[in-house]
Amino acid sequence: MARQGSLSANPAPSLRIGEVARRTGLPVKTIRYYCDEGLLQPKDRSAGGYRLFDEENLAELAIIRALRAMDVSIPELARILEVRRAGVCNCGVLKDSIAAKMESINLRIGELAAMKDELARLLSSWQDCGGSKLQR
Amino acid sequence: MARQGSLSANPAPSLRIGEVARRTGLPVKTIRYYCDEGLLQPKDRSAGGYRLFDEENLAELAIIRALRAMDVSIPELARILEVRRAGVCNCGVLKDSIAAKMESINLRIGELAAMKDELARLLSSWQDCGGSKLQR
DNA sequence: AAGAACCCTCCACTGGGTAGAAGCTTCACC
DNA sequence: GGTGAAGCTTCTACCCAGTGGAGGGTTCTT
Repeated sequence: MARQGSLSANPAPSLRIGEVARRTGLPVKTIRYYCDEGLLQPKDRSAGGYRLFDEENLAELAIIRALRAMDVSIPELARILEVRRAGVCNCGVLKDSIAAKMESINLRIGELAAMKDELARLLSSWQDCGGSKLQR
Repeated sequence: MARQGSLSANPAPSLRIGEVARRTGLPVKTIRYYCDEGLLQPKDRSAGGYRLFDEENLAELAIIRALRAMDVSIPELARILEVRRAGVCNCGVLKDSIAAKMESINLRIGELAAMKDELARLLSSWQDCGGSKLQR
């Protein structure tokens, strides 16, 4: 009964996990994992136990995807989303976490650049190796 | 008998794992782990079963440390060190792996820079948030 | 011979998923 | 109304590169 939205005037269409996966591009397993970790709370369950998602869940997944791509950890995300879910403005929390993330990105970029230089140095110092025995 | 080198003229002083840890700055557990994974082969064992390392092992650890810092994976390192141990010049292998690594570092730096820009944009667009309810 | 420092193996845990198994639900079509 | 396929459920186990601890043996110094 009441299958997939269009029968009722309810604006929440109750997407199932596969559809959410299709729309977000995330693997089904990953979405389930986010649910298990408390990042995502499906709005409902079907009589058979299927997770039912709504547009708000999609919005949350968009946030999760964006911040995960920036290496925000799952616990940190849980914190952020919880505050968000409580309806409180969490600009402060987000700003702190984003500022910290930018700092760590800067550090990481510096490290990577140093590595690259070192590798380039290494490569150029090897131009003369002929392919015989290695002198240890 | 023949404790810790100086009694014999042998140039290999048979370091124990703690001393190797001290010299390389790596945790004992990590060195043991590298042995388990086949990256490092202690030259000997004491009668009591202690791993005994030599200078060559230290050289290998230096390589491991340097390449691990550049995110070369353990299996890849195992491959590299195996070839090296066989006495064959593995400049080709190393060069390929280093070139690939530089490529991926470049990619990663680009990604990180893009993230940073996006985060900066995000931060600057939030200067006006007052701290009340979040409009979702 | 005692005691401190050192080392051994084995097992379990981390984070962020991913893979597969066994079984239940939903859907479209006939 | 029946059937097959797809989709879903939970559960367990695995990946990497280590790290932590338990429980017990070894080496060195005094």
